[in-house]
Amino acid sequence: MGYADGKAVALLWGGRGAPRRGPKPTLTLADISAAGIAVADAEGVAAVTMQRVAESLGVTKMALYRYVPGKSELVALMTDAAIGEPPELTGDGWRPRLAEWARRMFAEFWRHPWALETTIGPRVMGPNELSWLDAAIAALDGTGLDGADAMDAAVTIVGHIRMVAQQGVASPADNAEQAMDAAMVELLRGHEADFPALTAALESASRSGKQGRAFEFGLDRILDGIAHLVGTRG
Amino acid sequence: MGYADGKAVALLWGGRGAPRRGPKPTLTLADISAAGIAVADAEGVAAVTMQRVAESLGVTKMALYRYVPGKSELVALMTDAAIGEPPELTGDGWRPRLAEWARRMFAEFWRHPWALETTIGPRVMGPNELSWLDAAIAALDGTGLDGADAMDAAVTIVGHIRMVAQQGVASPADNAEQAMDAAMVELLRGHEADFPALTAALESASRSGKQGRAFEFGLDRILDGIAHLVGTRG
DNA sequence: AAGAACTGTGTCCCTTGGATACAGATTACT
DNA sequence: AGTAATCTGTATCCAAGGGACACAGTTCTT
Repeated sequence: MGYADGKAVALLWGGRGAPRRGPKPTLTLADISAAGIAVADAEGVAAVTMQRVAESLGVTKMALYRYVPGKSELVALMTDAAIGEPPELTGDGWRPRLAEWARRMFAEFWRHPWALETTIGPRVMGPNELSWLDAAIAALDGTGLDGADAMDAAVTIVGHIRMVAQQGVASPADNAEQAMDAAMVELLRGHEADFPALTAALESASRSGKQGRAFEFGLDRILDGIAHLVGTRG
Repeated sequence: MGYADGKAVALLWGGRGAPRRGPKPTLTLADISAAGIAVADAEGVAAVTMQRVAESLGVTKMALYRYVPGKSELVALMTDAAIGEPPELTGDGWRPRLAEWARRMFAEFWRHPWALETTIGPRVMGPNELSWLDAAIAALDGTGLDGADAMDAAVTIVGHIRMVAQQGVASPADNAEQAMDAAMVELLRGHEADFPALTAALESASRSGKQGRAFEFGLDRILDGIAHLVGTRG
């Protein structure tokens, strides 16, 4: 693996190129990818096996290997397809645009939580993933930040998006943070003395049903920090 | 799985409780965990199999099941042990303390990159992981931030730490960011028109060998943002 | 002394990713 | 048109990994 896996790059960036002889393929990469995404959305990425995906397409396991060199490439394909293309940003000014970008990206990870697992570690990035990054950098045009600053700012925001998306996974979508707090309180029972600050924080943090608080909180902090930098650079 | 897996909780939080009869166990949970960590550090978490860990301990695979109910619990154990206990923070004031905390935590993830994979998704948190969280919250004592604010601030910082740690994995440790940039430039070759902002940013971002720039950049932004909030709350 | 409880092990089974070989379909070339 | 090249889907086989289960040996309790 690593940043440059030839087969993965070819598949993600070049497709397969229609064959010139032989029978018509019954499937397309898009079909296979969509089938894999459906399985992953429903049962997690661990449930995505060649067998399972093949069944849901009505072919045998080995048929998939005519389209995809191996499972890791299939997962890479699924991941880029699931992330999708970045949206047009409509806000006025860098801050609303970047905020919108962040909320959209968060929504994607929320919809496909398994993508958090498949985008960790060194990997080949697909066109969609790079397009999202490009869109974030573009939103910072005209702020006076240089290329490295813009890249690092985008990376910081993505980190926050991913972190918050993780927390909510596998909780009823409307009270993820409360569920997490409750689980912590449960764990702390009997060990309160060992975690005094955390215990106190959890007691005072009776989050009043405000969904997405953690996300907006961190996003505001980061954007405030970027605004501060933009002010000094300007 | 989920936040409350009884067996995992018992193992992580209660240990095994010495048996009162029968032969002395040859191993301890700490031995097993350490062996697993050694394998994961050297060859990644994918190389951690029951077989492999057992071999490095000089026992058979099935012997491990006397200590650990299954592989997932072993990985949870390894993870909490690898993270270790949080350090004493020596800085003066919340900001230097939180910055030190962040750098220490980053160092742990850097040392055990596989822990990024094993701490994703819903899981049972171990005592060490909660201790780190407790330490971050404690660093924010006296800032006027309430419990929920402090928790969310900590979460935001952890997100950044994890994101940057991810990028550098599997690159020669002294130029991780440059390696990533180079890989992107390679991917963009021939598609520059589709990613104009990103292309421009990469061109201008001749990061002058400054290791860890991305980490310190984002950390500064987030801390600036928190400082801004502390100012308004105070 | 004797039974209870615990440890380490050998054997077996199921699932998964993947290699290989093969039969039928389709197209290009003569 | 006829044939050869090429492509598709499939059946069969293998190795690795997680885990269940039964068994023999060991040590503590009564």
